[in-house]
Amino acid sequence: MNIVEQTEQKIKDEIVEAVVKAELATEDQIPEVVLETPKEKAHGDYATNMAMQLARIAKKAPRQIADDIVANFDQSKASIKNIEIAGPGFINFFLDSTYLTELIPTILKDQQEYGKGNAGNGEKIQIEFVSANPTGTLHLGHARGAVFGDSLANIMEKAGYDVQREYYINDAGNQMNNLAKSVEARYMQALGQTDFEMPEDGYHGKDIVELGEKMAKEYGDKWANESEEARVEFCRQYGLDFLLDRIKKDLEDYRVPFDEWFSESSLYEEGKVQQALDYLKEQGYLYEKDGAVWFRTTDFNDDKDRVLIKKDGNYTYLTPDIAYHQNKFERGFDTLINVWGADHHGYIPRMKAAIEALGYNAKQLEISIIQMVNLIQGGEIVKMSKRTGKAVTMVELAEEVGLDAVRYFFVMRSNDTHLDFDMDLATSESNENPVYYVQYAHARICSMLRQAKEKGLEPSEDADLTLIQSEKEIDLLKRLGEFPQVIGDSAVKRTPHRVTQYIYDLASDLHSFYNAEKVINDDQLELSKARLALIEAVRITLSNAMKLIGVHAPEKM
RNA sequence: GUCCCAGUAGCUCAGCAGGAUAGAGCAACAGCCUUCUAAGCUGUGGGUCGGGAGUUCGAAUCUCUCCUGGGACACCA
Repeated sequence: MNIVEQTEQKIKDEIVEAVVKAELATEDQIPEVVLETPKEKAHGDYATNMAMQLARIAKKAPRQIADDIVANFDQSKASIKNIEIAGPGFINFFLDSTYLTELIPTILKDQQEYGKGNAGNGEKIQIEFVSANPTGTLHLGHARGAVFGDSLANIMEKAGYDVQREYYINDAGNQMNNLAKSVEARYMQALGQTDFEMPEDGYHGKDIVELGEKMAKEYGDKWANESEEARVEFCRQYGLDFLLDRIKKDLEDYRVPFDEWFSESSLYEEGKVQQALDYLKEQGYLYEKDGAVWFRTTDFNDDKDRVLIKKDGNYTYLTPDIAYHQNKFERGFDTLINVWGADHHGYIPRMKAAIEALGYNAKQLEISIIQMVNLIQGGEIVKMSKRTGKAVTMVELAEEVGLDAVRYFFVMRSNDTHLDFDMDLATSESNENPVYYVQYAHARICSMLRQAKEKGLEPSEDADLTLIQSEKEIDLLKRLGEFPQVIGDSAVKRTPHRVTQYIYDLASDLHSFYNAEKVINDDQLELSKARLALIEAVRITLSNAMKLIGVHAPEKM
């Protein structure tokens, strides 16, 4: 806990103490203490609504209760300067802010570690995200999910969760047959058999055409002369290898690493799918109807039952997915987070039903839904890529606006609102662009530090930090102190955009401070040293926060 | 028809395990560079929190209902 968290804890403890001493309620009657930072500075540094919450229990008017609490409150415990009662019964605490300067040595010492917390308490979490079928190139929609999942993983790790990042490779099932046939067709076409037909549900994208041409160049007509079966089989592997490699590369370029690339076909090889089916059957959740095998998901709040084995004997896509999730739990995760596109939300009830049928709690599977992205250029929605006429790819987007902007914009907004991605804004080098705004704050600090160094000044915790006391400085310190709690909150609520918002706020405080106070001042050497330590603490915090969302913190702009 | 997400300032969005006068950016208007990067700062104006009802000391936040926009509703993945 940093000094801010400690102080808040002390105040909370004291409130409970005071309530008990005033005989307003017994300790186990007291609701959880809510200590908030009021929007209005006139309402103090902290406020609690305890008096209102106790009105019913103590059977007294809130303002009377507030009086009793304050009368029994030991002000000497925290750095409290003054306590006021206001409004319907709020108790407002005014603190002597000098204690906040203790944050500076803490941050300078912690460096990259600053912000770490234990909200997650070591809970084992798996985040599965992107997991696009290896039948093509990653597109715009995948990009938001990739950035969301990666940022969330970073934040949860920082908040004390034990996080594993996983990509599920759908390398079995019908879509792979389609891919194999599509590659085959494009290969044969590349060899001159222009009338070789694409499968009905084939992948008509330009990427598969290129893939066929590449194969023709590498192998000539070798596979044209093999049996169809052998040729299709080769095409399947060739296509999969190529497309998966490209997916991996695209994600790497987006600064999105994975711990595990989990293959669907490995579930079949290890008999996991059959085992899952056997298990469900033993539990009595399966039945036959119309020649198919059904799973009674309606026992678990789904609107209708689902087919697991089709009339033709093939599995539906739900079947290996059940085995997959069973396998995830067998690997020891407490909670699974799946990041899905909005078009899959209808799939949630049946997946949760499966989790329960497998003997786990539906709450152990969380689904984060990523809403649609609209690209906006020149005030209009960009429907298709100019280059290919197809959906805009992940790579194209990053080439167009820069990766920092892409990452920032994707975690700037809540994942469950539709996102209008304004490409003109993302590329504009002006104060309208929030990416530049926050990066500029970091570069500005670095610039000051460079100039100080030329004068022989380095940030150090040995500076006289009691000189830090102007309003803008205190605002900065308060903001720095919030950081671990922002991370904890963002992690617990699975809302990475809160961190982005924090970054913006901290940058804003820094710019405001910069314009109000001079850091390097030859006439006030001691103050300069103290402020250098302060801005170094800001730099460290900014840099740590930006790293969580995968945006670079430049030293110069 | 059923389900999910959204509806908050002119625009894009925060806030939604109930709290004080609903916030930020952009746009508009008025200022700030002999001073560490003006990619910055300061100030002003701007709101029936989609409509209605309910729960209570108190609702943008919880419940119900209706309206609007988007998406999903396969023995496809």
